[in-house]
Amino acid sequence: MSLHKTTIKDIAKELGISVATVSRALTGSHEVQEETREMVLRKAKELNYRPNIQARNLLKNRTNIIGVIVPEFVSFFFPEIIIGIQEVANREDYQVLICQSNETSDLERKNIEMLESSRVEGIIVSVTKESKNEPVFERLLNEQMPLVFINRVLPDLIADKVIIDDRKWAFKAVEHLIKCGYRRIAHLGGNEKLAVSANRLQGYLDAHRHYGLDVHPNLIMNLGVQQERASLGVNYLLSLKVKPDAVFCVNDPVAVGCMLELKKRGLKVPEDIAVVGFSESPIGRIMELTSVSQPTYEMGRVAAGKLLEQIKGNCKPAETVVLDAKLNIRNSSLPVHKRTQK
Amino acid sequence: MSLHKTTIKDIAKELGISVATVSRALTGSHEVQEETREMVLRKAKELNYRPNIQARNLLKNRTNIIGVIVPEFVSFFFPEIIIGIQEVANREDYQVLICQSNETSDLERKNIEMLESSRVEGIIVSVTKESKNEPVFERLLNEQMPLVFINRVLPDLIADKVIIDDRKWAFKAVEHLIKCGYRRIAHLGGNEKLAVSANRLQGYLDAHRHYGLDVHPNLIMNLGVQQERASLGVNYLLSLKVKPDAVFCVNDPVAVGCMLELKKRGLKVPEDIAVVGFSESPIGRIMELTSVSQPTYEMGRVAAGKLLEQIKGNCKPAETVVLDAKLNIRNSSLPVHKRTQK
DNA sequence: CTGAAAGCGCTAACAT
DNA sequence: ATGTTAGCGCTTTCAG
Repeated sequence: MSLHKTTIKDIAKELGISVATVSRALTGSHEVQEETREMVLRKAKELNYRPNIQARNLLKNRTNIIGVIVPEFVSFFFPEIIIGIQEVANREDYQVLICQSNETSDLERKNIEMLESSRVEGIIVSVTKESKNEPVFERLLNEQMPLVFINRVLPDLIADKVIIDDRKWAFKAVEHLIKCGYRRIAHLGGNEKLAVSANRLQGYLDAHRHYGLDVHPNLIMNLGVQQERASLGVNYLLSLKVKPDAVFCVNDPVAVGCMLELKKRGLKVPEDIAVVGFSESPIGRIMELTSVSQPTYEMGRVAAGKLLEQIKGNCKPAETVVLDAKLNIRNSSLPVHKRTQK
Repeated sequence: MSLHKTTIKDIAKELGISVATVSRALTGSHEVQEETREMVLRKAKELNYRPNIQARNLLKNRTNIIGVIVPEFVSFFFPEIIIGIQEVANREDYQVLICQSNETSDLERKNIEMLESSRVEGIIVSVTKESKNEPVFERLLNEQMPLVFINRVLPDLIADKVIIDDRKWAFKAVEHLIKCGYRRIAHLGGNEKLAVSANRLQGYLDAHRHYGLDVHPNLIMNLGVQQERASLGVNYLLSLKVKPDAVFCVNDPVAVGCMLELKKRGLKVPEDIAVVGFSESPIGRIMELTSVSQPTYEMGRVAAGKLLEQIKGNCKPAETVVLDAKLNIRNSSLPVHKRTQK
């Protein structure tokens, strides 16, 4: 497989000049004669020369690669974030090495080590639901590895973070349900260790407190962030003496699972029970699920921007960027008067 | 940002031995004393040494990176393929550089050049709907760049390909509709230049021919592969004097768009009109859309396997691997007797 | 304006 | 078993 790739040496030899001159011509240095440059460029094209970036990087001690670790990328959410990251990174000639941790801290740690060995210049990460690698990230920070957390962050670490205010938007979502007239609002929460889950639960509690509603602990369940987990929760909630009239879910997949299970049980959304999700998904939109939409692309762009700043050595103190979100009200949650009309 | 990273030189100096010995100890060579090795390993850990893969690669003229170019990765389909690829690649210590061409041949070409500059050892690609880069891929093949096409291929190129038999499975999908009693079956096709689209159209025609049904050219539209394009087609089809009683769509997004538009127009699926998709999607499953499922993960794994073979220099002649698929019948297409019961 | 030479971090002959 | 040296492809002094 070792068809020889053209190097500057080849060009130099063919042209009878030195490699230094070839290098200068190729990199657009001004200290080279116009004729020479054209000659070199022509020959380079003729031999289909491609610079060996590895060699250049070895010399400059850089790689022009940043790493990204996300829990998964089969759902729309992280892919959109990644696209935002790539947009900014590519514009600055950086490549993006994408890893998925598959929601396990173990694989996450291995990904980190792999990225370190690959000498990436920085890492953007959305931590796993297990969130067990705090010491590893602490080490990275100590070693001055440029690092930005996105969406799923570790609250105790002092580092750049790009998030939305989950607590506030969960509050708004639940507030919306309360204003629609729902009074027994259940919560299908995510993983307790995950900051986003904890914050959304806090927002749920805030709204209850703010509007003087009792919190019923048996209406709160932390089952995880996957669609399949929802049916368990629904089954339990429907087995209660006093059933909830609404469910606020930690994210759209769980909300979708919730709606499907309710439908299977013959219950109507929102007449019998309202459902609200979080983070928006195409499926949710199609199912007319009320949800909070996050600016995914923008989050990616901002995170990449901050990372590149760090890489360039603009050593600002760690900062948390809180982006705006939006509550999109759809048919899965309607005020009483509209519900009956439906 | 230039906190000094430990090199073998540092270790050698600290220990008062030569870099060669350090290298040998680190790479697990047998020609080094056990004591020395332990000493080196201890010191390496102490200094938190990470091998500089770039340097090693420069020497060995490899990168341990393969490139992947897909049209997009916001839908489930390509991400699943990529996961399959990563599984195999990572197992063999290869990293995967993921690019998206955004369905434009121009960006696709730039991605290719970038991957070449990054000295990837091989490329797996699913071409854009424009499919204009045949000459570029031809060059890559001439230059012996290991290359595997997946899902979307260029029929005229002699190269490794991993696909399903789109024509056959489109036939099966349409056959299913015919056996259900549908007689005026429309086709919302994709891009004519795309082999998968052309093949699915052929399968559609095959089925008509095989079952002696007339083909009505005005029931066939090539609108593209995106969900949004479907409403155009539906509008047109419903404007016909004799309306179709079923629609076979080039893929699930279009089929989903089709179902949504039909619903908006107050038409029932499958009673008024049946819909069948292709390639399966989570949304399609939730909407109970009949569809052909492709073995995405497996396609990725097989493609990666073939690429690594090429990289290792096992120069077999180019081969097209045709994987099996499956027609999943759901409620969007039902035989006459079941439809009325519903 | 151009060439010679050093060196990025590492490995692999070739010596010892 | 260990050290010395050359060199992967490139950029960048330093000389001319």
